[in-house]
Amino acid sequence: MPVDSADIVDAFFERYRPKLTETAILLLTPNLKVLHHPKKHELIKANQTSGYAYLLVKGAARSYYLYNGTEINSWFAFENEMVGSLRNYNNLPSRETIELLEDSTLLSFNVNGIKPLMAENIEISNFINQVIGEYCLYLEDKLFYTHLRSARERYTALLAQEPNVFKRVPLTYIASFLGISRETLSRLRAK
Amino acid sequence: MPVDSADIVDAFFERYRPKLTETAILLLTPNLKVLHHPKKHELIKANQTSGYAYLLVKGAARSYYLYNGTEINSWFAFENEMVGSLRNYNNLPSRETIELLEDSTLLSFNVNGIKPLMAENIEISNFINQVIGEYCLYLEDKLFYTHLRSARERYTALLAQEPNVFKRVPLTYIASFLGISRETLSRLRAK
DNA sequence: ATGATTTTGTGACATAAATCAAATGGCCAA
DNA sequence: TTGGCCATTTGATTTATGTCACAAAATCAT
Repeated sequence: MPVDSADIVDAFFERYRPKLTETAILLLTPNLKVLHHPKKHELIKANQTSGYAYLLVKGAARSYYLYNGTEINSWFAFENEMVGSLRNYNNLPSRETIELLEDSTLLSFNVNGIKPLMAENIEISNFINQVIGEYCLYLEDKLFYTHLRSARERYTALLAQEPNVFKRVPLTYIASFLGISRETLSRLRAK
Repeated sequence: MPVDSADIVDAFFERYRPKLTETAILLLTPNLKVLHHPKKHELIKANQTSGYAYLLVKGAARSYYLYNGTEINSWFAFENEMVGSLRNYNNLPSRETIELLEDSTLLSFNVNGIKPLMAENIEISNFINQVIGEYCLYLEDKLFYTHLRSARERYTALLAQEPNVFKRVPLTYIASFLGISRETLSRLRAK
């Protein structure tokens, strides 16, 4: 294990304001665990209710669901991103499967252990709500930049804003994420 | 004023758990105001940062933005729905204009007054986070039921899930909400 | 390495939906 | 009531993107 578990926790929490104090860290720690999983491992499965969320420390993941027998990818995530199912968090079954695209290091959050802490520790509450709030803004952006835009516009926007995706994710997955066929993506790339 | 301000507040807060206690209500009250505005009034304007969110007590509203000179409608809201700009809440300018579709009665929330209360009163914090959390689930649903679906599928889904929209919103607005042209919507309706 | 499987690219064709162009219908104001 | 302005419908045509079929390239397992 090249990276110390505590370092991983610290690095992530730095991003969140107000910074979590020792008290909050102490409460959270028993609910955190550093994990390693190989490519293709499924963190969360469609139609199930998982009690965990994850921070991607190293690696990549995708979220997909089946529609008319084909996989539709809804997002991709990389280092320092939180992955999980918002529906799971709200005690609903996930619609999507979250699968690792590379061998990955993860920090797992035991949601069932952490949720009760929100009532007694305002920092933890703020932390979780900030994660959800950021996700909410991301969803708004995604709708805004997708709605009524052509295949080419969506493609060039993704290329500009998230070039990593094209380096680390198979084109087949990117196509359904963009809402286009594999062939169309291939032609757009050919320019 | 046919409806008492306190009744309006109570009725809305009932929806949220844990129910707000007297303490929370007392803190919130100075930041609430019942308003009446005519059709076409703009609650929030594009590219500005408003300090208010609203509960639609009676009436209807739409949110739209300009794209290539034409209005794109992003949502419609009716009785008992919260309207506002998530971007405003995060101190970013709104991308959208929120306009009343009918003469309406509103309960306004002074966000700048309420936000500081979140630190001192956990109920208020939970209340706001629940509103955001529900909006987040709504956005996920909207993406899920829109992505890679045909014009007809999106149309029939809206008709099934929100028939009110077709009774109270002009078809021109509904078309851009569905991501299709007015002509196509007309043809879909003609069956 | 070698062949096998999967991923990506290319061409021909089909089709959903946009666009352009009127025509019709509703609604509001004077 | 009348005219005028939107909103909606209908028709003809165009266009972007999907589908099907296969070829080429890359990746994987043995």
